[in-house]
Amino acid sequence: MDIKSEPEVVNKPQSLSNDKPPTPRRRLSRDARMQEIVQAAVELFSETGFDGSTRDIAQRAGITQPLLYRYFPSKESLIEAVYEKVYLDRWNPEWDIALVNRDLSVKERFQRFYEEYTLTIFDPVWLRISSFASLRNAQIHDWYNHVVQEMILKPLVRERRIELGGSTEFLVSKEELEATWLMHGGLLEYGMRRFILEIDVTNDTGAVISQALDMYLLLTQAQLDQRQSQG
Amino acid sequence: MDIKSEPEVVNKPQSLSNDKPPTPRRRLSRDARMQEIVQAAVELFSETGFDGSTRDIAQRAGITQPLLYRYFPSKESLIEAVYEKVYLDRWNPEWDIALVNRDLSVKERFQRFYEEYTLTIFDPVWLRISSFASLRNAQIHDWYNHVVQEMILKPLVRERRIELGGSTEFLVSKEELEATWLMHGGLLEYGMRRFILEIDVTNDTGAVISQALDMYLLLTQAQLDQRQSQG
DNA sequence: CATACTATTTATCATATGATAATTTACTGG
DNA sequence: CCAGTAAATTATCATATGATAAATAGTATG
Repeated sequence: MDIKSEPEVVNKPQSLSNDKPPTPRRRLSRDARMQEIVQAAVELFSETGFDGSTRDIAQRAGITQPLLYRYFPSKESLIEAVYEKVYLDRWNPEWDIALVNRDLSVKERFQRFYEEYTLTIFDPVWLRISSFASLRNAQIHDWYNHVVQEMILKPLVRERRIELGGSTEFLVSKEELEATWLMHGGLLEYGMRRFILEIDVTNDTGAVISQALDMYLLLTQAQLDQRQSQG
Repeated sequence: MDIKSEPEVVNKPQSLSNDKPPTPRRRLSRDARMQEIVQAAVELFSETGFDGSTRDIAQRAGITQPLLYRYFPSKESLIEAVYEKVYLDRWNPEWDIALVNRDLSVKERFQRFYEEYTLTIFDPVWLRISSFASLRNAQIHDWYNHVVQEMILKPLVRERRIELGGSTEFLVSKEELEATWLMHGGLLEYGMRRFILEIDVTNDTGAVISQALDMYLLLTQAQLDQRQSQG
């Protein structure tokens, strides 16, 4: 990289005017600089995975590479910051209430929810970073799956049970969850096909959500019918 | 790595007997050595992604790193070989016939198929390598998705149409495929949760497949009913 | 305006990594 | 059994990469 940086240094004195230097050393507050670095890291890592180099991150952030180490003691700690930036604050607290608002049918409630939720996660940066994180055995991804299960899928199971006139038992079994995971996972895969693999799929997200929900609702209805006919 | 290999060399003369030397320079045929290297690369890459080093691959293969370059001109060409090893030969030609054998119901046919098929792909090595490959924009993954669509999903759409007494039209629309992709993607995500994230999910693969298929079959039935009631 | 503080850069290290050239050693055919 | 061929190793390069120490330069305060 000496070969790469040297010509630039040689070039600098040759510049005719000094009123427009390439980067006049912007001096930012600790917090602002930190956020710029994390943002640059998010973008690089989402493209290359977490093997993206600190030098590339620094370049994107418009700073030199050693400065990065004044804000993060190691690359791994920067990765932690990236995890937080990407995973946190993706949940709208209003959803908690909306999902159990029985003025609407389960279909309508979860249709609206998933249409908003997919606006958040059907994003190349999120999809790629979370894929890389899961392949790295990042525990944050386990935590995230837990959140999905507790905040979305278990409520779905419970609300559907109530809608079908079944038990109001709070506990949700692993078996009951499986069907919701199939639906949720199918949607995630749709997002991957569309935004990562860039396959030519339907771009009517609402229609896909509707189908996914219908599949789940029909299955639970059919399972109930079967149980009742068998006594 | 000099530090790592040197003690071994020093150790060799000290060994009391020469009938079990650490690695007496096995001399293999071009083909056999090539396969050992690819196998080692598959294993390493499935753990670390394609950034795994050629030195680590060589170590796993029990050879020195430069030897690798007598078989593959570059790391990228080794990666290509890994793609082939992992993606190819996963398809049992008998499946082509089994999927359109109308002696069995669509449910039974595809239940049997997916139970065999998941034996092939629900494998940490395959799941991880294919995830890494898709994040690398490897065109082989696009090709693989195409194969899935042509060999599994389009037949499923056609066979289901026939079973429901609908048209025997050969062409399958993007919209019709969406539902099968939701089901297939849900199953893939189940495999990921179980074998990559190592989440405590049902290990009754057959039951999960059955649920996924039921969801699809119920949806297509419901969609047909809806069309007929609307005229 | 001088001074202190700290954000930022320059210079540098140790190691890792893909790749190549030269040397050595195992097997095989005559 | 010996020589030639090719498999395998040793030595080495150039560059990339995470990380640190010292020097430099904005900015705010007295």
